[in-house]
Amino acid sequence: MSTLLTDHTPGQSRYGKLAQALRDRILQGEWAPGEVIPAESTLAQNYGVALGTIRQALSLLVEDGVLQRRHGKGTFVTKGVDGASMMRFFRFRGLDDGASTTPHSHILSSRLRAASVREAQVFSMSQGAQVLQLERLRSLDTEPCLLETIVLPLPLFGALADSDSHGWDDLLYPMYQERCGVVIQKTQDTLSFSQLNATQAKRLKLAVSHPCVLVERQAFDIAGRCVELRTTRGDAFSFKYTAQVQ
Amino acid sequence: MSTLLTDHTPGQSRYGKLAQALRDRILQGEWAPGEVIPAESTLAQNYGVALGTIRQALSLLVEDGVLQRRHGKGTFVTKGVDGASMMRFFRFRGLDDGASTTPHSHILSSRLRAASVREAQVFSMSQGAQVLQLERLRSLDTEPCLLETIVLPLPLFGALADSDSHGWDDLLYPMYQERCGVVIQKTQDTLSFSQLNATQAKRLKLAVSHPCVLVERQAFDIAGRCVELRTTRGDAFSFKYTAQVQ
DNA sequence: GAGTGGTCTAGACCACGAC
DNA sequence: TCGTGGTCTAGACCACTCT
Repeated sequence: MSTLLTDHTPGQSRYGKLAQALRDRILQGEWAPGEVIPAESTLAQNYGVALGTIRQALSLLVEDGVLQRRHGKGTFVTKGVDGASMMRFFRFRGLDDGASTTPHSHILSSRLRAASVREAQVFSMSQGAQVLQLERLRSLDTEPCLLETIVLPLPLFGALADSDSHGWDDLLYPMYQERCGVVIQKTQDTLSFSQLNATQAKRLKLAVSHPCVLVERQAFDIAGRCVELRTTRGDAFSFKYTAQVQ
Repeated sequence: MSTLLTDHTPGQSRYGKLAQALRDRILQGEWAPGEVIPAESTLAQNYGVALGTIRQALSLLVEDGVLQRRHGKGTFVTKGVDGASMMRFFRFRGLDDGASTTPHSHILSSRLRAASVREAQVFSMSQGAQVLQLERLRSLDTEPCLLETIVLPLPLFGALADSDSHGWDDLLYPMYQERCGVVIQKTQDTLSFSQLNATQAKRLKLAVSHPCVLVERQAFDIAGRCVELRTTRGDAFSFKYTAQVQ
């Protein structure tokens, strides 16, 4: 069951190695997202370590967002982020802090094309491999607010390429999980400032050259691979973001 | 020495109460910023608890940024943030990621006035109490890049009101500590977009109505009190910020 | 070598959640 | 009532830092 307790730290603590072993088992799909893993006492017995040691290992994975503890119930594999977090960057009329409504999603276009050099790199694909590119408009109460370009690596998201986008959900990440088995675990957003070109302005019902925020996102699955590139544009004057330092 | 081990958890764990007790002793100034606190084993003996318990208490304060552990040396009271972090929002010519230069600081004006209602609230002052308001221009290589308005509650920062701003440092936070005994421990920044008015544009050598990023900062001391309000404006096209989700 | 924080053990009991 | 994670103990030994 174990093969873990090699003589002595080859460069890591025991709980560090345990964490890696458990992470591997999760990545392998031994427990699906949302499922419980065995109790701490069980794991401690199986691996032949003290309870405190297994708890430290689990704490690492909890910090990492892979696991969640629930007192009295058990330790669960994270279900992934829902993607609604894009809204935290924007505040729209009648949408005061706290009240977060999911905007309606409308797919404008969907097409296959060859990956660019950069895309092949971040997706770890061979040069010239195919990607699926989506254009998407998100609206609140019929008012367009966000314009997105989404790029997905192809073998993985093949189910979406063959599917009719009219039946798609307003949130993509839960759909990635259902249809493609891809769990989004982390995202990294880079914010900058730009101006809308003619096409973008028309879609968002704003003037050409209107100031916009540019959110460039990389989304990663539970194994840490980048599986989505997304560019979002929205009215700069609806933008608000809060950050803490230390 | 203790008086901590009351019969039973009145609403908190033992390590939670220990953390609060230690936090109070730090706030009281028993150990200055940058100083070591007693060893874990010593604290455990003094409070009459096990080593693991005191370690949990210390971990809370470490997470909170009040303490820092250094293996083999001891546990130290945090010295506070240096304030140079404002630059992480902006990228200027010749300033690639990583290379962080502190811009030169020039105080444009300094005056006393009555606190606004909001200022009195966030500073926990009585209505009509005095504040010190600074206008400040920050430049890289003689090129103006950031324009700041800084508001400080008055009894606390009296030493700055009486001082000649020509001798001030480029970084204010270390100066707050030296001259006023105020350690900045946390900051919270809110980002949004705006446009420069005539005065602001002139100072930054940009056109009127030029798009700008607005950074509204609240800075807190080690006791968690807000002790500075700062508004910073900079060229929107020089803005770049990265954020992680989960 | 002496002192510090970091890891690990093997137990005990408590608080929460579901049945 | 039972199983879960959360707290706490009293030890042991390891790894880092300074002198």
